[in-house]
Amino acid sequence: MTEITPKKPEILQLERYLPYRLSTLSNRISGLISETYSSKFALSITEWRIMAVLGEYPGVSADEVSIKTQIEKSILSRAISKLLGRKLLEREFDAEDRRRSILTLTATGLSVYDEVVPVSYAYEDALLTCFSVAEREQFGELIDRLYLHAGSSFK
Amino acid sequence: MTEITPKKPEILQLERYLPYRLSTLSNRISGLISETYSSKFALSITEWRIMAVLGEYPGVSADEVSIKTQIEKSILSRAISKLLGRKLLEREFDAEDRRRSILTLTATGLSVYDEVVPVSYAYEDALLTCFSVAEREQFGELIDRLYLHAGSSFK
DNA sequence: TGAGTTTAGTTGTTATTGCAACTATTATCT
DNA sequence: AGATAATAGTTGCAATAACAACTAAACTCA
Repeated sequence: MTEITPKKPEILQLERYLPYRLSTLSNRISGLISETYSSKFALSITEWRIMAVLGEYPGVSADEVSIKTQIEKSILSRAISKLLGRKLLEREFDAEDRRRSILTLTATGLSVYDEVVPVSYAYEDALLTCFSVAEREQFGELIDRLYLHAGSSFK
Repeated sequence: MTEITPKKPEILQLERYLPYRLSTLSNRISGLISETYSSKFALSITEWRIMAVLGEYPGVSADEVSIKTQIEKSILSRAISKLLGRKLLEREFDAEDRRRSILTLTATGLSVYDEVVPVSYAYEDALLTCFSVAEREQFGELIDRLYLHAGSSFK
């Protein structure tokens, strides 16, 4: 056996490949809920995420929303003006730093928010019925760890 | 205590919300590897997925690729013609059913494939170093179960 | 056989994305 | 203070995606 063994080219099994599985899972899950957001509340996922951040952190700037949601700033800018136009959001600019916007939900925005939140949680609960309590916790932990790992050691 | 207690509106914590966390995780993971595909091999994720399917199942039709990859058929059609143009793919049509395409990687396509596969696996391995062997298995299981659950009971 | 249906794939149109360039404002440094 | 850099947000544009309409081929079933 003195011959050189040529490296046998590998085959990739897409359906077993983790990044692919995560992507299709996420698409399926986002796709289902986004239909509800869109048909019941006329909101895109992006728009809802912005409102969600403002529900939790009223008064933050567009930039802070961008950091919290990972939404690219040009997309964010256009989404915000749409929401302003629909009077779901209000905007002032900081007197101390006039570049900085201060975003809040309007009364209308807040009432939409209060309707969407229970729907979102109900959806999450329905999803998680396929896990035990311990599995839910484990899954969440693994997601967080992988997220941090992918963020830190790779870029 | 005979008063009616009005339901206190809930707040949604986006950063703890499972669909959101899955989406940002998936975006981060796909984003990193897609840079490599694009800079090293001039392939988009979509294009690579098509090639991956053809590496595993040579001779399938566009429709079967669409089913396996979840890529919408118009996107697939345009991606395939691009790959045909680059001579990474070859196409015949089934003599029995002339609607049906028969797709295969060309020699060039196969050599690109053989280069990409190890890179993909290396990336997956690097991601998974943050898990123990048992955790990897568990994570995969949970993903699959959630994927099936989200598919079956919701649409 | 032949009208109606289904299937595979393509093309047109519109909306959304992502990047880069741009404006306005504030911060830094000599 | 004044030049330079950095930051927040907007806008332009090219690439991509999503959805529907369309063509061509094959099936169905009376």
